[in-house]
Amino acid sequence: MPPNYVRTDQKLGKLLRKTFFNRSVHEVAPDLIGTTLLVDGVGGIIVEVEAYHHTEPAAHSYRGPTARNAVMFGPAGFAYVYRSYGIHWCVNFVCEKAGSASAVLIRALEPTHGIAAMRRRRHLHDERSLCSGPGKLTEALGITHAHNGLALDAPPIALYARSAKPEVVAGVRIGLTKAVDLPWRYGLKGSKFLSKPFAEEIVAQRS
DNA sequence: CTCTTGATCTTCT
DNA sequence: GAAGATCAAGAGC
Repeated sequence: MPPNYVRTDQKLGKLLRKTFFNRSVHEVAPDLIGTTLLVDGVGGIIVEVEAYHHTEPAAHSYRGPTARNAVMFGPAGFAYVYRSYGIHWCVNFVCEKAGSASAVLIRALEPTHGIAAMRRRRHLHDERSLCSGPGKLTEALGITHAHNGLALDAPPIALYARSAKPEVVAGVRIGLTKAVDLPWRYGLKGSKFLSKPFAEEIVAQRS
């Protein structure tokens, strides 16, 4: 049994299997809010995601397969990791049947496991900033190109079901210049660990 | 608090 | 040659 994989932490639910992802990306994306993602035992609760589908121009798969996006065109339940702006890594979970080329970008986590390791990797102390963005959370969890194509239900990756259905809010996706009006960003309502607040929650923001 | 900019890899024009 | 599913630091208010 690999170290850090099976844990006795009572907060963790059942491991999600690949079949969880074998349905519409628009069902999977909000259902990921509240699940727990760990890589080698380090990670936290997913609080923000975005859905991408090959039929809209903001998706990497829109113009067909390339060396970079090949994993997106494969079966559901695998990690698609790409280089962002030449510097960062971003991780997606591939959904739907092979060839659909749809995926969910993981944008923010609430840190719960291995916080000391995350602080070392991020050179930061503030918990709210450890995983509050797609490039931040990959650095905190140690995700790189080496994780591209890995299964989501086998070490070093583990994804745990949520215990209760959370309140999920939606909005437009962040940082795009194409398909900017599609409301395919989902977040945990009221979370302090988002990359940016949702419009519905502006009144809830504090100092 | 907001706005601007540099860093620097992959893909596309 | 330009743009991009980003981030952090610095300037200005």
